Amino acid sequence: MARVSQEHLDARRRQIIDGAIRCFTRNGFHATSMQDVLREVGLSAGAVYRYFSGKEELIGAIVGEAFGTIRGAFEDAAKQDPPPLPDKLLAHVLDTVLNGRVGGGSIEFPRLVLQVWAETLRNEGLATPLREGFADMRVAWGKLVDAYREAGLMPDDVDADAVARTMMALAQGFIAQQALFGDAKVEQLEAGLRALMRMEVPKVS
Amino acid sequence: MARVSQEHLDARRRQIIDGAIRCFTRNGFHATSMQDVLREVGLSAGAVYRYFSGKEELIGAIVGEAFGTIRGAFEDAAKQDPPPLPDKLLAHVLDTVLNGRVGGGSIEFPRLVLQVWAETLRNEGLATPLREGFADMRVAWGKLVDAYREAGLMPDDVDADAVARTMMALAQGFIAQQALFGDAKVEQLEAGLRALMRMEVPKVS
DNA sequence: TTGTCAAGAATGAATGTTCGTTTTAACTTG
DNA sequence: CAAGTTAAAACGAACATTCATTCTTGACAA
Repeated sequence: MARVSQEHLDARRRQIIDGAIRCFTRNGFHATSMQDVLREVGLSAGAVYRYFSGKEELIGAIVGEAFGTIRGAFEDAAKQDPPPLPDKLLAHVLDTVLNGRVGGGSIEFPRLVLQVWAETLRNEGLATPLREGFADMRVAWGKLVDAYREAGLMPDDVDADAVARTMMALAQGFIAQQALFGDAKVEQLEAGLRALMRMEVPKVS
Repeated sequence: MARVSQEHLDARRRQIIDGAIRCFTRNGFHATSMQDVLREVGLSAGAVYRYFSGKEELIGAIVGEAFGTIRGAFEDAAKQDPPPLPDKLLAHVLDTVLNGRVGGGSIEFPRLVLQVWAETLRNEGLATPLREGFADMRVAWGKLVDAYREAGLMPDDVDADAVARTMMALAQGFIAQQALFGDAKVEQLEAGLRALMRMEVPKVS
């Protein structure tokens, strides 16, 4: 045997994924060639194909990691007790997402997310886990809304799922703005939502 | 002369764009080949290349139309007087976007928008007009927030731009959900935002 | 320790395919 | 019939992937 250590194999795999993430974030999945990836990671074709059976599998691994990062951030936020108000909750999620490991941690990750969303539209094998994850997160966040109701912060007749979806839309929209314009600050979203929450709503509109 | 009428030329161009939109919405810009587009529109290569100098220009035309649709919807909503409350305002924008002409009018358009966002990330020529349009819309919506303040619906010290960005993030997030999961209803976003606006916010959090 | 060696890991040129685009020749029509 | 329009074949370039080959590693015998 001349097997190399498992750490070495893991490190190589990570090296490939990290380089591929840089390429895909920069140029999208399908405008990036495998040769671009090979150049970026500094390995030969044969080496990369030892770790991934092809481009499709490489994309799948990266999309899966991105799902995990986002899902983790949402679930992490929902776990807090007592549940923070929506503005704080969203700020926490977005801070976690933007500082996560995948994609280099910063301004790069939202761009990867946009590419992942686009890819999900044309790959049913990716769409299914995304839908399931979204459904789970809606349930978790719906429970937060129930907690708001029980604390007397919201009327009893609100649609918890609608509120959960609305808060998640805010997070998704922020990620889109961050990816597209780069200058979105979490504090701005927090302040903006806080202002909406404090708005005086006339009885009849 | 065997020149064909201008209407014929316009119709051909539209036929090409409409078919290309179907392809790009289904599969993204770079996973769609020109031959896919030719098949979809039912024309030969020579015909299509008479109307568009290449794939890049075809993409540019479609992205430009999508920008126009979205921008129109936002500006249209901001023009209303007296300004509706944020929940109604967003419902109006999203109804307009989802029922607009581009992209077949319905569930297809949000998917095209996601592809457009992804493409914008790698094409500076598309990114610039997007940024300018976003900046303009922020100004217009910031004025709406000023109107809320003057009507006594919001405290004087709120950051109008932050609120404008937050509302736009909601719209963008809804479009993302609609594209990815298909089952998002405008009324749900309206109800969810309404619930957040009516939330009892403790003085100290 | 040191030297040996087979198996695993990595290479990169070559493969067949598909890409966007151009060219050529035929057809339409005012 | 001539200019405008279309169809279809053909182009080189670039694509994802393969594979014969070379290099590297680490267990083990000395």
